[in-house]
Amino acid sequence: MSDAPTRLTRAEQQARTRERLLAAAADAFAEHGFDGASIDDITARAGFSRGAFYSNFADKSDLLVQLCEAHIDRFARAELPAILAVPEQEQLAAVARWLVQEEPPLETLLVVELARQRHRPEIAATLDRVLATVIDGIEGLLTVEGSQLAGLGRDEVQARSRAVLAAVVGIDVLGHVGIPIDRRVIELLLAGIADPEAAT
Amino acid sequence: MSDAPTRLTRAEQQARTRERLLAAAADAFAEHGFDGASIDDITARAGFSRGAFYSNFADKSDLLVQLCEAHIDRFARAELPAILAVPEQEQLAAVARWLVQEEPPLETLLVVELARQRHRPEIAATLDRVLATVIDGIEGLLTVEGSQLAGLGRDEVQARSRAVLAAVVGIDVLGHVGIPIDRRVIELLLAGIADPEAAT
Amino acid sequence: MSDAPTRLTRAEQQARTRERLLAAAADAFAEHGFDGASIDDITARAGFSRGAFYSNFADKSDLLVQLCEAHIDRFARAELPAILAVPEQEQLAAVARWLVQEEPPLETLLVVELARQRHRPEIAATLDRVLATVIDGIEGLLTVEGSQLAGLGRDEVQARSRAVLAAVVGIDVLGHVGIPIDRRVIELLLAGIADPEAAT
Amino acid sequence: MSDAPTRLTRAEQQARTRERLLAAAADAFAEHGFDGASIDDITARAGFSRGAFYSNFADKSDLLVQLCEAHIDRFARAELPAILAVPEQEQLAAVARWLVQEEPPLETLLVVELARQRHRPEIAATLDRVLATVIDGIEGLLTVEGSQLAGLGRDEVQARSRAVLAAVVGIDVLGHVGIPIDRRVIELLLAGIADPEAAT
DNA sequence: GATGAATGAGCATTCATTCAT
DNA sequence: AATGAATGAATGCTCATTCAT
Repeated sequence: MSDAPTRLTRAEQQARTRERLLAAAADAFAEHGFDGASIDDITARAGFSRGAFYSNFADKSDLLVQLCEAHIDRFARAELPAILAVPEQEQLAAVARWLVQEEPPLETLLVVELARQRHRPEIAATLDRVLATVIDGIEGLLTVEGSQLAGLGRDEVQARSRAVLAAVVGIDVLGHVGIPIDRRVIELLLAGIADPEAAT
Repeated sequence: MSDAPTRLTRAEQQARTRERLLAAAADAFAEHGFDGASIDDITARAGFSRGAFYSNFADKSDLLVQLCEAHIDRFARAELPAILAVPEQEQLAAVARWLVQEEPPLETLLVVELARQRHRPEIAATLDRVLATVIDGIEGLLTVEGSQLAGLGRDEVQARSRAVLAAVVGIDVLGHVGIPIDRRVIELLLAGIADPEAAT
Repeated sequence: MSDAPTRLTRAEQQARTRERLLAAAADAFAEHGFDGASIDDITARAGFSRGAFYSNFADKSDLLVQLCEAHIDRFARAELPAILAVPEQEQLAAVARWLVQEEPPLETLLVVELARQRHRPEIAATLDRVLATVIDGIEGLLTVEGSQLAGLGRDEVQARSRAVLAAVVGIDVLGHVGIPIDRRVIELLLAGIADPEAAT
Repeated sequence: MSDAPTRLTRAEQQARTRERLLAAAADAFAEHGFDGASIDDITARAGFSRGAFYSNFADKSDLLVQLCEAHIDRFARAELPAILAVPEQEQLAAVARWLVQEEPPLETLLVVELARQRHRPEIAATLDRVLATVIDGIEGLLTVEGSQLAGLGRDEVQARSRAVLAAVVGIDVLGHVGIPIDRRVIELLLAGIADPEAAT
């Protein structure tokens, strides 16, 4: 009867279902861990039935993989370019802002889960890809043309990128544990990293 | 009744059982997480039966609590005093050494598990105690008489202790994820914290 | 609307879909049993989707019924008349040939499934009809005019028809279990049945 | 308080549990097939909980294996020797009696299930053992010293043992399907097998 | 008529916990 | 104190079935 276009095509519907399930899973995993979160919990949060889950994911571990892929994609496609677009001198300030934003930049607890499920081959591959992407991103960020760290040697860059990652992870975990991290803490953590001549 | 000298008294036997179970649990939790580790796994690692476990702990959650208490006690009673005994000027170097020692100073993954089980009241209390002990310890360490940071204000001390904790946690997690952290990374992270005049 | 001659009419198309699904189901049931075979397995073998199945059959149990009806119809309409058309003296030889033909004369495993689903009324009716058709067919075969068994009493005929059926079933099951049955075995089983004066 | 011996030791208790579960499983498998029978159904019939099952069997397929092993052991240890103990001339009469006894001599439906689960390696081994044991038993029975078939060649003995097995299986299946098999049917089936000079 | 996403009951299995020994 | 058989709730997953497209 109606010639108005259907609001959502079937494929769009399913994509929406998938997105909601991924979002619910991110919450549930952060709250209870991978083993602690049940599929029922996840689907209930998303407002779907158990079966909807298995229409969209092969199994629970596939969900974890896809969730991490989605996170890392967002990081590589959206967040990293946004920081890199900032004028060179303010790069570290941009990193600092990024570290304390509401939506956490890196779901550390998710990465911990990934690490725990590393014994499954399909997970190990994703973990490696996630870590490589993040570290590459940070290295690129530190050595962007015009940066005060642009002239550093390979080892120094690597050490600094790992230091940044350690800071990000530490801050994220403390946030989950209920210890608030303000701008000052971040300044202190980044001070040495930002200084091209940090003493040995 | 017995006239042969028992090698270990009953109490010593039980203490040994308890220690072995705690050690096995630390391994199992780090490997699989709290939910992922089964009591059978833990008791098998320790070489005991299910029953031995329930003779020593009320339930699984009690095990987690006792494990954290044991860790934090060791930290407060042994490790912290050892660092504090070092001459003031080398305090931060001692912290650095402490951060990279073989046996990790703080079982970060254990703390993550504690945080996840926070909804249980007995766990929440332990988590608070663990965090308070660690932060107090670090604050004491930073402001020990003669330290270059001794004159800082309350807020600065708090920010720096949280920065140290974030560094410790970040380093520990990266270690678990397979990213090696060497001395240089630690220097970079501590540089700002150690500088009494770190810029704002 | 269409001016191109459709290769197959709608009805023919559907009949073909139905045939393929029935054939796929026969394979799947023989391989995994009624409960063990999934509709997805059946439709995948037939090259269709779940929906095609439900367009042709009310439910899984309806499929089993229709499959057995199709088998028994083929038996009653094609195979039995073919044997009965053979000259009387060679009837039992024809039965013997029939028993070892490539396409099994009676899907014993299907009958076993029917028996297991007997508690459902529609299944019980089909089972009774299948068994009655087969036994009637065998009795007619044994007592066909001119047969050496034509003069036997009711009880003797019934006993012999059941003996034939037992032989057919036994042979079929052993074939499924991997024990090959050759002509000699069939001769031995039929020898007593074929002898009008088999001792008591 | 009591110095009377405990009725059942722990090991005896568990053996009883195991026996009851095996008996319940035999019923449930015969009624619903391997896939159709649920563990809950089996344990409920036996009067135990789900967990008791998993204390005694590794999983459902282990249950099937152990059930078949138990059946074949009973056949090889008790039933076959009993028939062989009978005077030679009455051997086939004893077989006939054995075939129609209340407790079926061979759980044919169980064997059908075994055959269906053959793709699992542990099952395939059991199936082979079951079939080999039964066929060996029947061959020994047919060629026992003094038997009228004692002088037959290898091929004839093999053909006759398979014929007996086919008869046993056919009779058993018909019994499950509701077709009663009386002594006369068995006589007819065995007549050719028992005749050393059955025509070719 | 055919498709396949979604539903939800059912099932095998795991595992924390209890308790008789 | 320690054992391990038994319990039963919880969980991941399968699969018959429905229904919007």
